[in-house]
Amino acid sequence: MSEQIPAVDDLPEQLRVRREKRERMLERGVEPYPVELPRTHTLREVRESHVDLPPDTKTGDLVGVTGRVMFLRNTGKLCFATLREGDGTELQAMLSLNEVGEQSLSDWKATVDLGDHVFVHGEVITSRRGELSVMADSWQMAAKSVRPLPVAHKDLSEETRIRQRYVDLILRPAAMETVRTRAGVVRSLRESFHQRGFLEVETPMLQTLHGGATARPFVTASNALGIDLYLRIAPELYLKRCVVGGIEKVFEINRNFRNEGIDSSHSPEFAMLEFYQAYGTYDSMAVLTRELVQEAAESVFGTQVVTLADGTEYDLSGEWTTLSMYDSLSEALGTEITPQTPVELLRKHADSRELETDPKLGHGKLVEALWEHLIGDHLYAPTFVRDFPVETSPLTREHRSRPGMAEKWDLYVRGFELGTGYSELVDPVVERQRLVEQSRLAAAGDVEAMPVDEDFLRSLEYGMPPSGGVGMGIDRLLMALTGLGIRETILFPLVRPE
RNA sequence: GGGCCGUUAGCUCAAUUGGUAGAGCUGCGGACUUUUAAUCCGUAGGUUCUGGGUUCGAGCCCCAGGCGGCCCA
Repeated sequence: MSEQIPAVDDLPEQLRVRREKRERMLERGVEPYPVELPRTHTLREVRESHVDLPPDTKTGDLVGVTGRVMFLRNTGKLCFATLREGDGTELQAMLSLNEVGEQSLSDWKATVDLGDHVFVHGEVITSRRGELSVMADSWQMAAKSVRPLPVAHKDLSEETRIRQRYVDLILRPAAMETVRTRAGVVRSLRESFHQRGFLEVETPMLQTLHGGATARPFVTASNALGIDLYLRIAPELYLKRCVVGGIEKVFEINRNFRNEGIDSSHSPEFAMLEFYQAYGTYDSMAVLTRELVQEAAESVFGTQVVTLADGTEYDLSGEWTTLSMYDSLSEALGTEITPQTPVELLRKHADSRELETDPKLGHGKLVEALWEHLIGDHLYAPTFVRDFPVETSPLTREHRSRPGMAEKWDLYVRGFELGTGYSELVDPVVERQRLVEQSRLAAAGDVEAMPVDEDFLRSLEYGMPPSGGVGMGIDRLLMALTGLGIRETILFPLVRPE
């Protein structure tokens, strides 16, 4: 009947055998991939409606259930299979010679492999050992698997888990749990915003200028317009246009793209939350940020003391610590550091602490490097680090009382940067000066510096109310709440092609 | 970008000093009507990541490359 394609002969035995089983089903007129099955209950529904039955019970309840075969225990005249459905619920199916007859039982043994989706119709019973089961009166293939599942008793290699996440999800309940946790966190964020009267918007991912952050963009091109386009590195400049337009409480949860290194805490595409509030300041935004994180933890785990992947507990409750960057750096160095401290002196401090620095670094980047080395890397409890050098914060308002500092904070959680908040710079004249300075850096070869966005400046010229703004990485929020690496929190992280 | 480690059966991993490439699970054949990673008997399965080199002989040594991981910048 059906000709096998020649390549089948070259397949490893286990793949070949399963393909042949599929072929044999077709030859017998049995559909290996039926379009519809008479399912009456999910496995979960069967479990929930039959709790605490004693062993060897017959309920008289007839059900049709489906599931992926996770374990098979075939004896001569009685077969057991553990079925699992997507939410992780398992239910045992039993096939007895007495109930299904010789042909059906031998078909089962000859065609069903681990990993197949099957449909089983029969009575809900418990086995002699008390296992809740469906005693089949008939069964049917729901979808034949022609590729063997990796063994369930050994961990998959990390690479295979990431490259073939679908297999990871099938085999490892924790992988599925991470997906659920992430969905719960994002949902909680949206609910927190909606409760506070924020509007969710979607701003361009394809931009004619990249701005809103210092990062190297991905470049693409529009055939229709005949121009280069950038995948956005941040939504910031568009969200500020929203505030100018009168959307006074606005947020966006969407993807950013940065053409930079890939490691355990950086992914080239990552989900970002940004939110802006007219008449907010970096103080009020810090409170809101803390509440968002705490509400997410509460919503997903029912507690603000979360349990991380390594089993340790992490306390997100209550008020969080606040540090001043310059003050804490001064304390760590034992001498006062201010925005006026000369670059040469900062470099001396770096040298004396065995911190290698690029000789091209200016005051702002040196202060940040020193601070990260001496303090940031050791922060564990949730901490707002405030008042950054103004020169490295081109979109931030200068501090109202401490010249040379910006009203900006970084939120550190478990030693990494979770988010950043600002009292936004809304003076169009100062903003123009800052962007011109940035574009000068860009022209001088700084691939991370921003170009001048004239339309953005024009919007500011119409008048943007005093505002607070925050950016927070969703992937990093997941890392903070779960203790997982970034490649576990992203379902399909970018990997080099096989 | 640099250094180190890894890459072997469908999966997870062994392989002594350079001397016939193995195990468990999985698969296949058989037994078994209450199993729970079922058990028992039998059996199959390999481009040792790729290409070159040294050697009588290479999974192992050398060179180049791919992919992955860790550390450093």
